[in-house]
Amino acid sequence: MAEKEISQAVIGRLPRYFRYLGELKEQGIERISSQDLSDLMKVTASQIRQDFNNFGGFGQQGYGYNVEYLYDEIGKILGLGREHTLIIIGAGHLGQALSGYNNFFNRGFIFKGAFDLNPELYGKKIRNIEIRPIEEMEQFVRDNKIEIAVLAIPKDQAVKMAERLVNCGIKAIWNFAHVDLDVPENVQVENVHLSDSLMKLSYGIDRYEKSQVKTRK
Amino acid sequence: MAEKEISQAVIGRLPRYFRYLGELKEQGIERISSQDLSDLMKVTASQIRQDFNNFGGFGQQGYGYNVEYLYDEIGKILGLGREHTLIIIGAGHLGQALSGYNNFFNRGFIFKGAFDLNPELYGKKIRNIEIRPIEEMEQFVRDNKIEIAVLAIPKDQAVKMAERLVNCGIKAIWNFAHVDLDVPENVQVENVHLSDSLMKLSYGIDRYEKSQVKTRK
DNA sequence: TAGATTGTTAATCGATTAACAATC
DNA sequence: TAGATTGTTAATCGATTAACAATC
Repeated sequence: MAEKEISQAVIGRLPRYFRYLGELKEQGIERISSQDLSDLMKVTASQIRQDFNNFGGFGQQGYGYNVEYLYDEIGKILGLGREHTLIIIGAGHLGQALSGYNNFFNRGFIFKGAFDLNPELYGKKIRNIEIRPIEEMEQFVRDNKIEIAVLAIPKDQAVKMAERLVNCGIKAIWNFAHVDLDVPENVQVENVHLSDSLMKLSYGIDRYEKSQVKTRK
Repeated sequence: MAEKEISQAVIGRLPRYFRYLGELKEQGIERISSQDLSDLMKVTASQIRQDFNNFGGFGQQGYGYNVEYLYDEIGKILGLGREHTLIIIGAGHLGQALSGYNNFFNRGFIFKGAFDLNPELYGKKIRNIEIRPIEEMEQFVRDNKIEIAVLAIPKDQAVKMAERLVNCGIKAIWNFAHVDLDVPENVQVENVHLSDSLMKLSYGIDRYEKSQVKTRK
């Protein structure tokens, strides 16, 4: 059975659908048509229907989509149907900020451990989890069947750390270091390159200003 | 003169080019061909040449591209040719983590002020900048000609805060709150929806596992 | 049943890749 | 000059949008 590969474009839109559906659900709205969702989200109704139909028919002709059902289904597609264990590597401000993101940890991402290279932090706690020396990381990952490592350390250490994580069997790395990690295909990586995003912002500022200058002429 | 609009796809790739060129420059490499850069970055040489040629001819036939020149030019395109003033709204861990990102502040993003809603934080300092009450924000933005606001507050306050920022003349919002902001087109917004990124990661884990189960049969 | 709205096929649009003439 | 490599045009591929038959 040739499993149709879902494009990155589609997958990238799923979390946003999920967010809007969650809000509709909270507002007690039971059903929604692709047209109404289109108005709300500012994407075409056609795209919405195409996207959902990658995963099977979630709607009903003449009725639309049941909000709660669709929400749950997209959640399952996104892997939110079960718990994921997680450790944080790097207990600085960023690591601490991430560990505190209730959004995540209400959604089945279970914060199990924190590691740092700085001995001064050992024994301190973030979110009631003790910060451990990085030397204990491998054993911890294996003992606790950790799936995800949040990599919140400087880039010069990140490549080596990613290698260690891969070697002890991590399944996924959420990478905040500003390097591209080279990992085998059985390990998932999501990069959050914050400075890339800031550069796009400054590009936007400049481009807008230039367009204004031109218009004023 | 019909200014050709550069596609988001191209702009999205510029920061990555910029990063690789910066590294090449640090290594003292003077020139590089699109083919060599292609091997390094795992994108096609054709795409590299097309991307650069959106902005004019940066290369030379038979020679390739001068690393330092190309680096500088892409930097200018990204708006890094001048300084950008910036304030942080929300002095929690995330705000503090961002304020400490040397990467940014070496690149012309000048951290001018920090604001919070929690009175307990007033007067405390992050990165040698005093945390101020949010009521002073509008005046501060005007007085200091602030361009960018980093929005690191919970989503239920973010929409209202974005409105206030727009009203006092901010040029850009770097949004870490988990909502889509609706702002006029003269204000730039870059969203960093961290949980979207985490969901894509869990999607990847699940999809990989399912593919393995199938293969094993 | 009639109206609404999906699921899906076909048409369009845009982005990526390939090819090669221009030129350093 | 010959070789290398860009800049750019043309071909291909994939993603988005439009249209409409199926069906609730």
